[in-house]
Amino acid sequence: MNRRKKFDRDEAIAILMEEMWELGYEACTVNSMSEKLGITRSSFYNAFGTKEKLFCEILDIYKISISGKEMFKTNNSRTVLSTITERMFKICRYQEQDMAYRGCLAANSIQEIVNKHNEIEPVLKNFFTENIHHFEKILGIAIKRGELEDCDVRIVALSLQNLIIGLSEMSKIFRKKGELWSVCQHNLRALGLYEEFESD
Amino acid sequence: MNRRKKFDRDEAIAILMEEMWELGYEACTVNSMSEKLGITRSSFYNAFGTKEKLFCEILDIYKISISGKEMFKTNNSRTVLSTITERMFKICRYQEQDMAYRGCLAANSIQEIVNKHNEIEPVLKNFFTENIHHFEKILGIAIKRGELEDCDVRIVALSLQNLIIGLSEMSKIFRKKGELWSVCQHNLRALGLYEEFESD
DNA sequence: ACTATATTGTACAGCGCTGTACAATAGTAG
DNA sequence: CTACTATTGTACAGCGCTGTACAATATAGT
Repeated sequence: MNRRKKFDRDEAIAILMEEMWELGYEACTVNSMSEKLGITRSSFYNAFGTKEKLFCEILDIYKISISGKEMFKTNNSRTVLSTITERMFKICRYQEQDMAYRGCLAANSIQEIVNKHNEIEPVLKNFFTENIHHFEKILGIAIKRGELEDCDVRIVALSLQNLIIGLSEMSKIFRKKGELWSVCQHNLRALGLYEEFESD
Repeated sequence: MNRRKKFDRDEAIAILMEEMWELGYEACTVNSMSEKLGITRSSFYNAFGTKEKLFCEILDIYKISISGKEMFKTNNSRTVLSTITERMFKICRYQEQDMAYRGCLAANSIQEIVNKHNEIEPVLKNFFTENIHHFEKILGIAIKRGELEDCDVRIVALSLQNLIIGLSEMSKIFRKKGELWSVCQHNLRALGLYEEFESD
C-alpha cells in the first residue's frame, strides 16, 4: 500500500468549514488554510483539488447537515408550525450567542459568490432552491392538517427563507440579548407560522 | 495657486461607489480603482487617503441619499404606510431589473466588514441604527394617525429592516420576474404595513 | 532488497498588491 | 524668472498568494 495521509480528510473539512464560515470564502486562502491544518499547500491541493471544489464540497455538507430539509424535519408526533417555531428559536439563540458572528454560511456566501464564482454559484443557488422546495412541502402538510390557512405556499416559503437570511445578517449588527428572537417571533406570528413548542 | 486635480473628486467618488456596490469592498483594490479612474495610485492616496476612509465616506454618502431616512420620507399629504409600500415596491422593482445584482450596499457590506474592519464597522452599524430610528419614528407617526395599530415600534422597525436585508440578498438568488415584490407585499401585509399607493 | 505508488515537501516562476519616498510637473503670485 | 506648493508620476522594497513540477518519503507487496 501507499503512504498514508498525515491528516484525516473529514476532520480537515470540518475545520475548514468553520474557518470559511467565520471568515468567508475569499479571506481563506489556500496558504492560510494549509497553515491552519498544519499541512503544505501541496497536500492541500492533493486532497481537495481547488479552493472552489472544496467550497462546493463544504456547501454540500452544510446542506446535508444544516439545510432547511434537515433542520425543519417534520414528523407525525408534532405540528409543522411548532417545529418551525422551535427551529427558528434555536437558530436565533445560537446566532445571539455566537461570538464569531457566523450567521448562516449559505446566506453569508451570497454576496461573495453570486456573479463571481461560476463553479460555486450553481451549488449555492441549488442550496436555496432546495430549501424553498422543502419549506413548500412542509407548509403544504401544515395546510392539509389544518394548522395553516390556505395560501400561496411558495410565497410563504420564500418569506421564511427571507426571514432566515435577514436574521443572519442582522445578528451581526444588532446584538441586544433576546432581540433577534423577538423580531423572529413577531414575523413568524405575522406570517401565521408561529406556534408554541415544548422547551427542551 | 497650485496644480489642479486632473479629475473631479465628487465624480470619482460616484464612480467608485458604483464599483464597490457591485463588486464589494475587498474586490476593489486601490490598484483597480485607480485604473478605473485613469489615475495613479499616488493620486488615489492623495485624494482619498486609505481605502477604508474612502469606504466610510461612501457609506456616508449612501446614507445621505439612500438610507431609510431619505427613502422613507413622510409628509402630511400622504399616509406613512403608502409611503412605505411605494418605497418598497420601487426597491423591489429596481433590484429585479438590476443586471449587476447590486442589492443594497449596506446590506452587502455586513459580511465583509463586521469583525474585520475596525474603522468601517462603526460607520456601517451606525447606518443601520439610524435607519431603525427613522423607521421607529415614522411608525410612531403612523400609530398616532391611526394608520397602524399600537405595537412595539422597535420590533416592527427591525422587522422592516430585516425584510429589506433579506430581499437584497434574495434578489441575487431568485430572479423570477415579480416574485421579489410578491414576497415583499406578502410580508408588508403580514406586518400590517401594506397600503395601496398611487402609481407614478 | 526492490518495486509501485500515494503522499508530502520544496522550489520555481510569476502575478498582484501595498505603503512610502521623492522626483517631476502644473499652476499662480510676485 | 523665481518661489511656493498641490498634484501627479515613478520607483523601491516588501509582502502575499498562486499553480505547477518534480524530488523525497512512507508504506505494502513480492
